[in-house]
Amino acid sequence: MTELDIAEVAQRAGVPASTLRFYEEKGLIASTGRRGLRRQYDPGVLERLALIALGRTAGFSLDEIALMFTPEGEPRIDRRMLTDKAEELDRRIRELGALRDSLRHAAACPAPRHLECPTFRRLLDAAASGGVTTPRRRVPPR
Amino acid sequence: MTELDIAEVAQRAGVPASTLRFYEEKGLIASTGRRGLRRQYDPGVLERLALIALGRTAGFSLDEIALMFTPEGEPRIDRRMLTDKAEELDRRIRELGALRDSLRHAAACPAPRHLECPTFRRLLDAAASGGVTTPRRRVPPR
DNA sequence: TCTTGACCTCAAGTCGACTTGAAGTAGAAC
DNA sequence: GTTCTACTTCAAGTCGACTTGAGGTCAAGA
Repeated sequence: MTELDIAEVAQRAGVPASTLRFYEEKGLIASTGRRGLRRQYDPGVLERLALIALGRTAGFSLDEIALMFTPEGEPRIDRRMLTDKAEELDRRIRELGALRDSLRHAAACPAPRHLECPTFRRLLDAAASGGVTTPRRRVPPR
Repeated sequence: MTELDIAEVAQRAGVPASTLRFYEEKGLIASTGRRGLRRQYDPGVLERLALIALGRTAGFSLDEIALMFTPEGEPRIDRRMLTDKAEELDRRIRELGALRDSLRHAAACPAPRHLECPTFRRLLDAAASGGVTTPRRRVPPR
């Protein structure tokens, strides 16, 4: 018996069972059957969940992730999509880096009030003019 | 007459008027008065809005940002909070960097299927084991 | 056989940051 | 004086990813 019970999948994947049901409803994963009421899963679901988790941290939505699987369940990852996302990450990384540097500067800045610190003001102007972007979408806390 | 009409503030700050009202309701900004029904603002509100935008891109919630102003409206930025956030950004940057590299690798990877690519598998394992973190909170699209 | 407890379904709720819609109002142009 | 229109208020809706709650079911252990 190589099938996994939902509780075991939940435990091994580190997500609540409710999330597994939710993913199934969304078509992201599938159970192989039931034992009584309980969903049973093929161990391969763990890999799939890992793929989903990966996609999420890369900033893909669940709907986008759903498109990364063929109807047969094989991952179908568009290389173009990956490079696009890599570039997006690059931009975000540069932004965050600049922001981090400025935060550190502001923290160490000797100016009595932040508004008098030129570095801080530059940051502010950048933020005001949209030079710093807000991310598209975020994941709620676990 | 140095006061700005809400429409002008909205235009100059690049946010809809509804956002200004919302921020006012949250106590993040204040109007100096009304002309008829219309809110009038001190030009200083633009700086304040920039500060808010900055805080948002750094990942602070509106509630956290509200705490960054004294009841008198002066920015009161805790230097400790800034360094903490800088460190948080640092961690996130490192994660995203690793993710970006892996995405690029996967995109260029000659393995016929991603699941057969060792780099991709390593990424997957990291994601599965929670080695890659999901951000706390995200900002919806504009 | 009976009880237990972990699962089940389905609808509704949550969270953050806003947006949208209906119904009203006032300054300004005509 | 009338109309236009951009504002006003307040409640409700939206979006994504789940979680929660009520009421039900069933395999396994005592």
